[in-house]
Order: sequence, then C-alpha cells, then structure tokens
Amino acid sequence: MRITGVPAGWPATEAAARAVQDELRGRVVLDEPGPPPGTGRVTGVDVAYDDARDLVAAAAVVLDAATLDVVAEATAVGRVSFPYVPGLLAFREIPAVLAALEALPSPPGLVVCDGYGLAHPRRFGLASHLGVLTGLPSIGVAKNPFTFTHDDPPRARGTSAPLRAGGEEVGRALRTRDGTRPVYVSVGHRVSLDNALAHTLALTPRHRLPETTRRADALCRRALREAAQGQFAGPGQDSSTDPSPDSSTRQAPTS
DNA sequence: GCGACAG
DNA sequence: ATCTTGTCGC
Repeated sequence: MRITGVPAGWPATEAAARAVQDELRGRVVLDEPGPPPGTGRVTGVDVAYDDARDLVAAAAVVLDAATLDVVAEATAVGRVSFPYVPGLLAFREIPAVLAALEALPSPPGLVVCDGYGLAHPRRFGLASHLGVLTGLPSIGVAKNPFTFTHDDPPRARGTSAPLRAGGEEVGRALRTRDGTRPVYVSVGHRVSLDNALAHTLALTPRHRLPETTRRADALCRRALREAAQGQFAGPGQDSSTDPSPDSSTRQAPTS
C-alpha cells in the first residue's frame, strides 16, 4: 500500500479544517459501551515527524487485549499533510495513520490514540475523527492537559478526576501508576467513558502510558529513521532506499 | 485584547 | 512532535 503526501480533498487551510470538524462531529456515536476491556484486540497508533525532511511515519500495533502480546503491526511513510495547530492535530496525523491501519493484516479492534477525542475545543479531536472515518471504536489517551479544567486525582493508581469543559464532563484525568502524573482519557467513538478508563487501566499494568501507545511510538520512530536514511542515500537501484511513500506490514510470529 | 494550547 | 547528558528512582 502507498500513501500520497496529501489525500485528495484534504483541507489546506485552518478554516477549511475546522469546517470539516463541524461537519463530521455529528457522526460520532456515543451510545455504545464498546468492546469489553481485556478481550479481543486493541490497536495503538502513533506518528513521528521529520519536518526538515518533510517526512512523516505512522505505526499501528495490534495487541491481544488479554495478554498484551503483539499480534500484528504495520507502518506507513509519507509527506507532512498539515502543520501542527492546537485543535487541528487530526489533519496532521490521520493520513499516515489511516495508511498504517489499512496495511494491517488483521482487524484492529479498539483503536487507542495518542491525543484527545471529545475533550476538544469542538468536541472532535483525533480519536473521534479517526473513529468516524474508520467506523472503529476508539479512545484518546493523552500525555498532557488541553482545553479543560480539572483537579488532580488522588495519588493511587486507578483514581481519576473529571475533565470539565463548558460545564460538561469531557473525559477524566486517570492515575495509571501510584504517584506519577495522570494521563488524560476521553471517548473517541463508539465507546463509553467508563469503558475507556477500564481499557486504559488494562493497558497500563506497569507503565504510565498504555502498552499500545508505547509499542506504536517505538515502531513509528524506527520507521521514521529508516525512511530518513533511505532519503539521505538518495534515489538508487536498491528498493530498500526508495524515497517514495511506502508502508509495510508484519505478522507476529504465531504459536 | 491577551494568554493558553493534544502531537 | 523534536532538540539532548547525566542522573535519581523503582
């Protein structure tokens, strides 16, 4: 599978991007509980950038929700499609993420994003946007606070405090390890907030961040530096150094 | 008007 | 996100 730098019809201005969010926002499904935590598959997605070389690399890593073992993974490399603008992160990350998800050899199940879903200025962050475009259940687990107010949850793992915006609860600050900073969980698409929290706790038996995002982060960084090396080597006869957008897939060793 | 602001 | 050494702690 190949991806282009910027998909046809992709918004080119901030105003156009906001208009897309306002139009797609209504397609978010909030009345489904989502898949039961600890069962089926859970997929982490993440993106790494090399703005100087205009390169972007995305990774999708599928885990068995019960064992957290890697079941499958895929990467996609392309050109940057949008600058980083708070509130418009999805337009920067989604093209590459979609390409990586499409390159997977097996169904993603629940998608865990690095960022926000409903806890967004227009209630349509990356996790919700990706969920609507794919139809997959999705949640957002962010490392840093964004547009909302909240109190710090108690010190113990498993405790949480509401994320409030415009009087409504748009997510929860969740402590995934005793004494460490909380992560910020919000619903993306077709998952309840309680289930999003339960999934996040199931994915953090040992670290602050979910295993899904840790795996995806490591993989997209590796894909990026390999792509950068290929570009540095320049166009050649060796297919492994081809600079054109590309993606790859791998099945986890079975048994 | 000014500051803040996922990755 | 990314630039970056050593260092404190589980």
